[in-house]
Amino acid sequence: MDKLLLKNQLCFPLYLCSKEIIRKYTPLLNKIDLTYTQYIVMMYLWENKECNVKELGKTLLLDSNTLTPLLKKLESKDYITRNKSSNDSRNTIISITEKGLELKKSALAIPDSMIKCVNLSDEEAQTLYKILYKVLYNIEKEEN
Amino acid sequence: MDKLLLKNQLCFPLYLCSKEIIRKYTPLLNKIDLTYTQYIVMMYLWENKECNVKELGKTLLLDSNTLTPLLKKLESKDYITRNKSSNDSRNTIISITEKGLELKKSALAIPDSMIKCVNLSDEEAQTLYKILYKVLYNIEKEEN
DNA sequence: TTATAATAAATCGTATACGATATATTCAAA
DNA sequence: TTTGAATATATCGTATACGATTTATTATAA
Repeated sequence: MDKLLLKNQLCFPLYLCSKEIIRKYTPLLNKIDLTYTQYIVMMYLWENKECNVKELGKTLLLDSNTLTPLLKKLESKDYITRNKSSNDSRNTIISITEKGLELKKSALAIPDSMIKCVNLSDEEAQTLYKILYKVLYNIEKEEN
Repeated sequence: MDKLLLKNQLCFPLYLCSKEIIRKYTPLLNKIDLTYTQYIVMMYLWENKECNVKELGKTLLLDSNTLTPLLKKLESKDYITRNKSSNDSRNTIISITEKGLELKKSALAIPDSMIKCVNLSDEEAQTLYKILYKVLYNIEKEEN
């Protein structure tokens, strides 16, 4: 068996799925002037209200090289503020604004839209969810 | 239940998994001077030897805006050639070179490395594979 | 046959994504 | 206390990724 055939790869459909689902999000997110990555940042902030770049990056598995420009963009849209911490001025405190909180109302219909689009049974969705987090756990726990 | 919590998203772990697995590929692919996307292009060509940009893009779900610069890079590494078709000069024919074919030998160990890293049982891997392709089918079949 | 539509790549602009490095600040040890 | 290590962001360079447009070529219909 040729292990280098595309059809024998597990990462390839993962890569395609991620890309294509995000593509499906795009028209929905365009309506509220967000990209997919901006959307997951906003989801984090709808839940946490305030954080620094490090904390955010730990959840999204992104570093400041990606987050800083993205956060500046969200700041320019008045969805967040960025301020140096007075306790430790190495930290940049990201806070959600009133406008950012309001935005959640416009996003409420998005999850159902996407669930419908992915069109898996509850059981399949559950199984997928579990396996994906297992993979993440397995990958991240590895020493380098 | 708040559907806009990150932990209630299915796309989020998909996005993370794709990203993190590709991150794990990076050191392995660095050794053979390929990026992940270049790697899947080479996999396609190890199997098909020759194609045009459209055919390649149909499999990888990428358009010429992404593929053209990437293929020029692979051409500069002498892994492929790019030539206008004599039948229909709208088509750019991508052909794998001898050096590109040789590269496969250096890539043979990569799949096992990655399987070990992902560390799923055969059954889980099978299940994941099936559900991912089901999602892809469901997403792509939708009218717009 | 000629104007128009369709097709295939390429180009352009914007937004991630990430390794590597730089900068600023705080911590910690001698 | 001062100097070097550690930490948190930011910056830089390169590589996707993709919507929109442009260019070149081929197909098609009047």
